[in-house]
Amino acid sequence: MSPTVEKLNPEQNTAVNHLHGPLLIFAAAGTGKTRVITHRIQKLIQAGIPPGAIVAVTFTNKAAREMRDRLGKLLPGKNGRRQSGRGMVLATFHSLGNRILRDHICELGYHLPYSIFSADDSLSLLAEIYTEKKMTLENLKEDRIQTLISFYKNSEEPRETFAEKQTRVPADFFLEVLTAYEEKLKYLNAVDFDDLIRLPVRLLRDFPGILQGYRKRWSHFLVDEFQDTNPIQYNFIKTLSADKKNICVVGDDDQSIYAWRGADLNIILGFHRDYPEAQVVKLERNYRSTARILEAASHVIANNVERAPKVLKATGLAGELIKLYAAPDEVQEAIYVSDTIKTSLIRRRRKPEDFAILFRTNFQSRLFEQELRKRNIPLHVVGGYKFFERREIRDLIAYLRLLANPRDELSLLRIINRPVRGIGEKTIARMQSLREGETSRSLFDSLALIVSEPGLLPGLKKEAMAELVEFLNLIEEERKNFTKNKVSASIQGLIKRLDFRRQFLRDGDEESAVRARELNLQELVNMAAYMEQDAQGEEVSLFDFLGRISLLTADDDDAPGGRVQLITVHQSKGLEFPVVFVAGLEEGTFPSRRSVEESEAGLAEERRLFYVALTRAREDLYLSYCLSRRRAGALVECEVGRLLSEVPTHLLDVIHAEGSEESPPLSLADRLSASRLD
DNA sequence: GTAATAGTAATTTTT
DNA sequence: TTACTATTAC
Repeated sequence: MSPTVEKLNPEQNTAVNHLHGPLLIFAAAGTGKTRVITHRIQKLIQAGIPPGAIVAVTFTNKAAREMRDRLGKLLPGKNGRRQSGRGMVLATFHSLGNRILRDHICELGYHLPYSIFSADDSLSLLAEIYTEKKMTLENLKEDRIQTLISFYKNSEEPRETFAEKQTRVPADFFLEVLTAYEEKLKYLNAVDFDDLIRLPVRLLRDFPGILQGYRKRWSHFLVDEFQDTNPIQYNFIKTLSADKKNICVVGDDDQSIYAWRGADLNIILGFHRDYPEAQVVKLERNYRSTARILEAASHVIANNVERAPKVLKATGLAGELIKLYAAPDEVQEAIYVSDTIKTSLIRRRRKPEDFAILFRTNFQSRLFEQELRKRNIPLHVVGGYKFFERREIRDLIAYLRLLANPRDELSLLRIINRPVRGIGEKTIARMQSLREGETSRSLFDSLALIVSEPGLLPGLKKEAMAELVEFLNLIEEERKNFTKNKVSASIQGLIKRLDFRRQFLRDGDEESAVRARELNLQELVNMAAYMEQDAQGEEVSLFDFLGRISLLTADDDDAPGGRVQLITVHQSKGLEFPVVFVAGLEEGTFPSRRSVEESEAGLAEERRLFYVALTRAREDLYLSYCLSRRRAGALVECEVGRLLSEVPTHLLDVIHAEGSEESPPLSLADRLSASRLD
């Protein structure tokens, strides 16, 4: 990240050499955080701490992978491989939780291949609950309830207290849905993302033996991006480390941008209350950005009240002025950005990977994508097309999940008629009727029962019956297949057997689309093969594979080089680029309308988000906003975003819109100074 | 049971 | 503008 730094600076040194006891590192943007973390781990290992006793937690798989790579370089193993770091736990909170559940979930009444439900799955579950309970709720859509439930699960509050405290829905309504939701999950032998942390915390709390086991195994803990920790995650790591208190947390309160996911700034700001003896180190020397960029960022973030005092010290050159462009509309904005990149590629010998276009919301990426394409500039939309959300992938995974966990009814229903095999709504309803009163019987068991006792459902037509028999055979044969053979080979076989191609053509896909979908399916086989390769001889079960991929995010594969990155500000955290464009800086977009209307805290978080965006840039920074924008079809006038107007004008170089002489220059300056006065 | 069509609602951020 | 849903016709 900072190749210019050869030696550790004094603060970095202090942090690296503090090996035992609580340690809080405030690491401002671009101050060599990862370097400090990896060096510290190296020191721990050199001091004789077994790698297997070290647990490092990050927020994303990407961050975990980067750390692994950096450690690999720092700790060259004996036989060429990352030998000396071997055995170290390097995980996200969720995968760490999953690891614990894998070993002990039975204590909580689940059984072993359990399913991990994605946000989407949870949503379907809630939709089911709504229909079953005939809940009509004018403005209480499922996704609002989902957010609320997730928030509850990430808090430490008892359900009743939480229900009373929140004001979105009537307390009893919330509790009814929550109860039904939890019962359903349990019944399906499934956990959701939040459970991956909640359930381990419960295990550690209620089963002292289990806690002892982990305390024996793990002695040193490290949490990266600590400012984004939520109460339950904090509890998780605090409990694990409570005996020895070798807990090192690294974060930057100014970069806390996940409050909506339960992250609580007070955790990092109040760390000293829980650990009065903690050593605090502040890393403030920035090795990334030019002095002008840092001045802009510091000036903006200074408007926030609730923050630990700190200064960003520049170590580099003053740099260029920050360019500001007021676009007539969002199309012009995309054109301006793309043209600028094109020119810079030619005249300044930049490479595509030197550029990143940052925006607040995902849907903004489209136009940039379009305009870059027109100019033949290679691009990568980070997390854009979501691999695991593609229909064919979800279908295939549903098969895998059902094979692993027969109680996973959601998956069963998804694929029982996919590819189309003549098992329609009526047949399914009949199957379900068999279960009335029988709470313990799963839908899959009902299916097996129907097949073994043909007289059970008199209404069932012969054809439907035959289809059910065939479907059951398919599942049972495949299940055997998966126990006998490698996961990758079994998936390959399953794909072949299901004849997805026919289904795609039936759906009306073009030949090219069919090919693409087939390639996607193949990609899943590859993932399994990689995982098997990685395990080096150790067996990879279907359950392991599913666990791994459910915790993977869209862009977890290596970000392809040689392309302009299109990325949301949230996803850009931790990254840096020579040239950064921050687009859509009008009121309502960035800052987002919702956050601003919500509360003062909402605006403060948007400001931190803007701070994150600004500090991604190394050399050149371009800001832009639109004077009008198409929203839901209609053209709407826009105001300058209040965050943009917090950037000191003396750092700005205002770019004039081509062709329109009258609007931008003067009026823009007016707007800027006017909006700063309010 | 499936496919086509008309009508509708909608844009925060993600492990 | 698009993407998804519900209804209808086959």
